[in-house]
Amino acid sequence: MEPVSTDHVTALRRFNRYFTRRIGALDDHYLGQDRPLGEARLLFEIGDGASLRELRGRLGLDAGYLSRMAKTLQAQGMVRMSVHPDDNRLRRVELTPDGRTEVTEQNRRAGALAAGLLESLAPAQRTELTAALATVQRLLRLAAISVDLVDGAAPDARACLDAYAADIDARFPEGFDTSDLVRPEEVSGARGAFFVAYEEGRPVGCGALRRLRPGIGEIRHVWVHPDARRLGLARRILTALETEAAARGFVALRLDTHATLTEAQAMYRACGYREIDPYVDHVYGDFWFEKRLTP
Amino acid sequence: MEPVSTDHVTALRRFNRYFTRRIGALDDHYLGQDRPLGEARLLFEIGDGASLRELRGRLGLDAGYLSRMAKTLQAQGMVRMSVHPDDNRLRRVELTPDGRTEVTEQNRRAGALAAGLLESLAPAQRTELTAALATVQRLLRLAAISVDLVDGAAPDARACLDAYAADIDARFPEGFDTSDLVRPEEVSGARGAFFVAYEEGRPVGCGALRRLRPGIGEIRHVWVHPDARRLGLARRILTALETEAAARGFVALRLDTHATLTEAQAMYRACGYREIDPYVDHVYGDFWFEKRLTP
DNA sequence: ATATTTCTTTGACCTTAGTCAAAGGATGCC
DNA sequence: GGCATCCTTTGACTAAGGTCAAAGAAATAT
Repeated sequence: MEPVSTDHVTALRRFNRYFTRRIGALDDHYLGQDRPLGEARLLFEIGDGASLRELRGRLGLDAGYLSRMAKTLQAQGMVRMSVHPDDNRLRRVELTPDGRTEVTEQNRRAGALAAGLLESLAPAQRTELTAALATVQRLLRLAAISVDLVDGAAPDARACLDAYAADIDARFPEGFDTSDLVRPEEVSGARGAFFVAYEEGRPVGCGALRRLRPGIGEIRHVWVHPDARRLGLARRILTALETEAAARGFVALRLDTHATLTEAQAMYRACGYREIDPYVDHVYGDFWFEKRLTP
Repeated sequence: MEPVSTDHVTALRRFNRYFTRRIGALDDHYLGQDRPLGEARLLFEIGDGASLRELRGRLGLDAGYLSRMAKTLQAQGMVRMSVHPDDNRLRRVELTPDGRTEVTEQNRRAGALAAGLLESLAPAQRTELTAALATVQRLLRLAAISVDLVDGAAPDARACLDAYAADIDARFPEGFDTSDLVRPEEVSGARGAFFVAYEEGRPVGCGALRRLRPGIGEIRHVWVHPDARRLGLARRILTALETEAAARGFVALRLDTHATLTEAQAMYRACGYREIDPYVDHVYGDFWFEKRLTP
């Protein structure tokens, strides 16, 4: 990991300072008209109805505090509360028409504030701003994702593999048979490795490393959740796998990809993988790659 | 003014939402260790000493509230308070060595948080992020600046002209004589126009329009404060002047620039001005431009 | 010199935001 | 069926953040 230059740190801090001071008001504060911030946020978060439990998780509030706020909003006629149909312990909260009106109004104000801000920019500058915002957001998201080594049998690992299987089953014309997935023991402990990428606690990607033969590792099942694509996460997973492989003494890594996964092929090429002859008979392999590792 | 597309508004709001939730903590929250946010901010804002009055303005706090917070910090040995040398009504607040230590520590933590965030990005991505942050900040600053028509004799107008004169006096090899400045009455009311650009209430640029002869206006003294350069503000001032000129029925605008102001020449060319022969004898004029206005 | 304004301090008061623990009903697990 | 767990409600409490008005001292305007 390269040390972070102070210039970058300063730039980020300066931006943060400026942004929170100038724009931080945009969504939150005083858009909730005569309403305390907490209540305004709660109202907004309810959306098309939610259970108190969900809201507690999403907003990170104390149960008692939330219960009281919900009661206040109910007394004001903004929300309706009912017992959750599936579980009588849970309370379901929904917006009343009045509540919906207020949320809409809140949104309208936030939108008007944003529009007012953009108004004095020329059209080309607005486009430039939007593009730069997207870049910042993409990179901040990527920075917030951690790629962790987990046991191949861990629930998160299996959940990622299931999602991976479902994903490519839909993309491969011939479908995908889950028996082709790595077995947990192949990618655990001394035999292999499994990485899961987490964004705010949720698994959003994975990648597996297993031993193909002495000195040669194989990369399998590099997958990124649809919500986390186009961030550059696959590359990070790949880097984690390569670092792990090098640490384990592998001198080369191989992998195969399916003909339909053209982006994947491009990424592997860009990351230094070169096409080779098939190294094993594999149902879904159309392209075969290898990269020599420099320790 | 073109209407603002909802895409741009949505992008800005989404970014704002994400940013405040993920990064908003960076400078403020829980960096003030065991200290309430308000106190931490106050401590930070004191810097190399300030009067309570300044702090009140900068932080937007109630006088009573601020007074009490300052007293608390004083009791904790973080600040020292004294009567302001120039005005016995004012209180001057300074950091004690302990206070300075805490601010430094606060800074260190914020820096560490920012560095931790950047750490998982590849060096090229850090550079990309920094560039995108600069773009966002530049455009947001530009968007926050208003360009207002003011009287040519207004104090802000004169202040800008003084700054302009001092600025180019330092840049022109032959210096600059203030008698060359427009007189207030030339750029006021029906005879001409004067625009001042304001950023957060402070004048940061100006531009003047006067009548050269029937149907022909002259642009003079387009100036941008050093702190507000490279934002694209000069163009905005120019646009404001052109719009005003068109509204006043001018069919063409002329101006001259000094040989040393190469950026200005480039800007005028890019904005549709074409070089012409000198239209009047003018000491500091090396290049002469004209633009036909389309009403 | 007098009146007005400015700046700070103090007392009284309020809302918001949040914590903690006890209790009661509902569910899941064995 | 019994026990542990989960979810919500309620009461009691606290700190933070802030408002308002009165009052006194100092400066400025007239």
